[in-house]
Amino acid sequence: MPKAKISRPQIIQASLQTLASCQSLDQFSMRKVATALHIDASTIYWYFESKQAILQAMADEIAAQISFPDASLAWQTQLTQLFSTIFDVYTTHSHAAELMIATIPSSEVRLTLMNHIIGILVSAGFSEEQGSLALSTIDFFLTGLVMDLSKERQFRTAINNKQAAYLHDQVTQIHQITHDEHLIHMQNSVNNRNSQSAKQQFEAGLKLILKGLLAEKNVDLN
Amino acid sequence: MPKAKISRPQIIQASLQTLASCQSLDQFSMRKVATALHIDASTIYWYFESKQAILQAMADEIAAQISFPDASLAWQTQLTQLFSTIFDVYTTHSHAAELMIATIPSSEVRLTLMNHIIGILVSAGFSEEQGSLALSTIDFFLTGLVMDLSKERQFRTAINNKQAAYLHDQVTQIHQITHDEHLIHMQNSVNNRNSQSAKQQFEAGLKLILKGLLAEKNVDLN
DNA sequence: ACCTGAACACCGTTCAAGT
DNA sequence: ACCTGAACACCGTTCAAGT
Repeated sequence: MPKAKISRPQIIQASLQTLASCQSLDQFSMRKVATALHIDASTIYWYFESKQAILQAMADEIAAQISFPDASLAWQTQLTQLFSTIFDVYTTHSHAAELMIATIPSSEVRLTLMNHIIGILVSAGFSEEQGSLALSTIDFFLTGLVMDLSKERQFRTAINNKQAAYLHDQVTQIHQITHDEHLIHMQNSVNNRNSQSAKQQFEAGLKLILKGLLAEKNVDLN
Repeated sequence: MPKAKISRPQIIQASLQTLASCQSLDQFSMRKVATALHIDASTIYWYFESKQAILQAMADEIAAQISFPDASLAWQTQLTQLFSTIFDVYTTHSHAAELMIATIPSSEVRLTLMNHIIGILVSAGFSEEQGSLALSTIDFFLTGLVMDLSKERQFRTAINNKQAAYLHDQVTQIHQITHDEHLIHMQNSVNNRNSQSAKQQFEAGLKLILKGLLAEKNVDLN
């Protein structure tokens, strides 16, 4: 074989597929991507300076799929719609949340997205401070929730895998302890978690934060 | 040398010290802990079944340092005090937030802590659902914020380390792009970030969520 | 009961050498 | 300009063997 005609976008694409077939972000490796592309691992280093650079590119690729809502809508509606899209994008690509956390929002796509979200709030009359605070609050809440989801998925497939078996044990321990120690609120929390879909949970949390914002706004008007 | 007289607590202690001297959680390794204890890496496996088990134990050790506030105080005061303590504990141990995220809250310490927080809210008249939602919202917000902090610390020490140098470049890129693309809200966000201490930022975010809770409560009373 | 050494199956990254 | 092979310095984990 003479040349493998590799390109940056091709590597990113293969990386996303490879990640999807991994059980967690730290199982993702350069060597696996290289194998998928039928090239040597060292070849990747001609296109990307490091593994971190690939992670950044993957995160950007995912972030690029997030579309902005109609700017003429009410700010609450805009935020609800936008974060609903982000939730869907994050849950479509497995480990997307881990990727976002492992990575710095230094690209135009991600910075523009963040800028847009703060912009919605500033246009609605909030201060820049309130806007960026609300953004990070919602974003971290969403990221944390989606990460927990993917951890749950991980131990549900705890059949042959040893690491997953350990996680599975930890979860049964949660039930054990909450029961033995009569941690009734935790028991309710687990039950509540199972009765509600993840998206419903996210929407409820988002609503809570939006209510807090609204309360701040009303105070300002006085 | 005959015996090295090792114990579980000793390993946990050495692990926390080793982690503190690492620039990130994934630089933390069994072999480094073993070297610190002057034992072979394989010895650790007599006391802990896996690296994950050590991470869990480390997280529990840190979580155990969190003390509960006086239960007779108002719920807002209790939450503010408690999360202030958590913030301090998280920032005292470097990479504590990463540890909490990489780990499952399956121990008695952590479950009791979570149960207590929901309990504060339920005692204040909130539903179990609202309580557990508020807990995860605040917790994820706090964790995300502290993690960003430690990433910043990481690239500030970007002298000889190559990985840190890359992160440093990413940050200058943030300034570059926000300037070139006229992302004014992001510019303000960065400035705001620098003018406020991390703890002030957290307190502002917590206040926002508490306001949202209060608004929900008032609606319920109608 | 406790600890080691060697080994296995992996990593990210570099770099001289090839085409 | 693009790609490889071998090497370096690491990983987590296992397990026969030692005391």
